[in-house]
Amino acid sequence: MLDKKDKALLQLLQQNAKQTNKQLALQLNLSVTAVYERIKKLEREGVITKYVALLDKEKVNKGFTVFCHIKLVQHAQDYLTKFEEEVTSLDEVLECFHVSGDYDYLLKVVVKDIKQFRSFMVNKLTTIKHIGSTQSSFSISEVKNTTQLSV
Amino acid sequence: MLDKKDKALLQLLQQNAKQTNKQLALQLNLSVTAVYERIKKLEREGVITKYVALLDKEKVNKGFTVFCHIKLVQHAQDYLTKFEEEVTSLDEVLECFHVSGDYDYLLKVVVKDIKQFRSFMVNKLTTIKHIGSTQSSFSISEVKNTTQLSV
DNA sequence: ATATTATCTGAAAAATTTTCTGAAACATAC
DNA sequence: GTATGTTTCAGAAAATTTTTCAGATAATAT
Repeated sequence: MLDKKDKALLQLLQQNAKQTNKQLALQLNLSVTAVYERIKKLEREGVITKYVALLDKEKVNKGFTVFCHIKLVQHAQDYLTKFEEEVTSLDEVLECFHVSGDYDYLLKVVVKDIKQFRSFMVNKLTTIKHIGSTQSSFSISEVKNTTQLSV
Repeated sequence: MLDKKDKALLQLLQQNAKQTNKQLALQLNLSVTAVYERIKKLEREGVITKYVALLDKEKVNKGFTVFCHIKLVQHAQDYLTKFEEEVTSLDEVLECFHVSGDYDYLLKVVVKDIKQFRSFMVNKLTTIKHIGSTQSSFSISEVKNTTQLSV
């Protein structure tokens, strides 16, 4: 399904999606058209889902990252869905995973500073129904943060 | 520093970096050249750090996400740096944050399945020196996962 | 008011993407 | 072994996009 060239191509596109097909062709020992067709195929099959620009957090005033562990009061189906809907609509929340363990959800929240985080907690997060308890840990430093899956 | 048009442009590029300047120009009520120059400026200033292709985790056999909370045995400077270096080199680790709270680090680990996770733990993670304890929670479902910062 | 700077538009040039044609490589069936 | 179909490839041509350029407009400061 994915051969060596596809995998190499995916690595390159995950690192820099702005490379021209010519540059890619050169690195992969293929013609421009071959690269073009492989990319189209990977897009068609849904292996590549989208192309995005990544921004510098600090430069757009989102330099403060917080991880929120959340427990719901109950685990009825509609409690979960309602919570998930509301949390998804918050654009300070970049990630939300339903997880195993002591807590039900793990959220990655990105704001400007601790002041904005407080405001986020008070005015947005804790106004969501059914939240039992939350435990937040602040990011002291970002050691690694990549979108690159090793294929 | 960033005006309304810049912010709108950044939103669009974070959603889809493959749009042509013509398409962007239309949405922003600008000329193609104006869009072109704004993008170049945002790149030059480092607001836009890179362009990447995002992949479907399942389709590349990375459908299993685990969050690992890690405590070090000590917090000497060189313990931290050594740990951070080693963790950064592991390509199953997409993210690593030094965090406040009970644990020192929070890792996002992505592998194929629980079997591969076990192998990652045994052969890679726990072979790193100075690790005190770890606590892992598995992702049951991915509720939200975006790279888009709201500017 | 004038110079300065930044940002804009529209046209032309350069480069890239996309389409098209046909060849090579490969597997399968007869 | 040969025919057949499929996939992948390369190279040329067409279509589109990016990039450069010249000059206009708007905003700011002296």
